[in-house]
Amino acid sequence: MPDVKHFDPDAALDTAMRLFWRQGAASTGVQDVVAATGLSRSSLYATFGGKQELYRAALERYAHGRSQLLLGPLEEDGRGLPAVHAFFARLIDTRCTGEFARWGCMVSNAHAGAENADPAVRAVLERQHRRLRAALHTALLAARRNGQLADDADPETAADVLALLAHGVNLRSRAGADPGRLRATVTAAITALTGGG
Amino acid sequence: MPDVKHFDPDAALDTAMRLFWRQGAASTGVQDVVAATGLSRSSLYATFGGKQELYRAALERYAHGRSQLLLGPLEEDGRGLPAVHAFFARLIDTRCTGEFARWGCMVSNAHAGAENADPAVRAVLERQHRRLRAALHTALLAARRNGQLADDADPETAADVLALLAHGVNLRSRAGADPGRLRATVTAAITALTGGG
DNA sequence: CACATCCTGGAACGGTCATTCCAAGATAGT
DNA sequence: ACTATCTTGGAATGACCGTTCCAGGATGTG
Repeated sequence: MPDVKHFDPDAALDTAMRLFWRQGAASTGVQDVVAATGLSRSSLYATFGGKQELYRAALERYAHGRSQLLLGPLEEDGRGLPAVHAFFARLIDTRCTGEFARWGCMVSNAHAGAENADPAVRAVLERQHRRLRAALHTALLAARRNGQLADDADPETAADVLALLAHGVNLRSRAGADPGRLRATVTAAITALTGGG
Repeated sequence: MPDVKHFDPDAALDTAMRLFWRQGAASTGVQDVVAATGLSRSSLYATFGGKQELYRAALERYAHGRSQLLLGPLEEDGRGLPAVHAFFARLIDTRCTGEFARWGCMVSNAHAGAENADPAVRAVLERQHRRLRAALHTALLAARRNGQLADDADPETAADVLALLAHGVNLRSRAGADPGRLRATVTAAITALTGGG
């Protein structure tokens, strides 16, 4: 069976993901992907199907790749409150500096765009939001066990608040918000929600 | 001077605004605007210029129209904390029920899309964010004067947090978030930030 | 009614969109 | 080396993109 591809599908999908992430699905043409990946239209369509399926695959890759880089440590970090602080520190750092500065979050971006007309895309958005919320919730429960929470603090709604706050950070970072101010803002939010002084 | 237009420019711009609001600039074609407004390409271009200028005008109309409906009352309401609660109640109600349910906020949407590549658009986004933040800040200062704030509450960062939270609400409402849960979430956030029990 | 002026409808423009197709090239098994 | 099978580059597709243009209709003025 001679069916060895002349290119790396993973690398190509990663390149496409970055285009969709930065520009959105509607503003990214198949032509852009072809030019950026270097492979031909034939190979692209044969490997990934159409544009919509390519976007879905790119979004999945983001969820399991880039998103994992932020959520994974939060899910595994059992320290409680410090884990939450560390997560937001990483988040803001990622959103505001380095290669992906001003790109925001591909999931948050998909929320705001016409991409979410696709039910499959919406399912990913829901899954990722639930995952973020659950990770924060777990960390807050650990914080409670560790005695890092005030008695009147509610891990349920606090997780909801922080999850919404993350979306806000993602959005504002695309407009070039000051990372220092974002840090101060989320720190104040966490402190207030956990009853810290 | 026979120069009376055969249509109402305000109504046409409002129709275009709704298309851009719901679908985003990239996914809305001039053809869509022509079909929705009923006027011809000639009149559209003669009145508004090109598509980009039309989008800018629509965004401005949103800022001074729809956005004003939410921010205006907040800016004029001197009650302090109740004004903040009322603002978020109106916000969530607007985002989740009625004609504009699941449309999110045109300003938040523009943050996440390719629209903000236009410096003029970015300027509007900054202006609107500053306005929201300032209105919340003013309300929190009034709350302080009215003795509705705990001593350790900080109106500066609290305003920042709530402004980011509003973006989060706008985003999640597009995915069909449960308004009741959003209300509980923002209520918890306001309570925590203002030191209420 | 004649005129000048503006607005309107609709055709037409080149360019780009996503997608398909096919001949030519590369590969693995024999 | 031959063949079967798959991938590849690139042309070609029809549809739609934003934009321009122009003939003709409507309007207010003399």
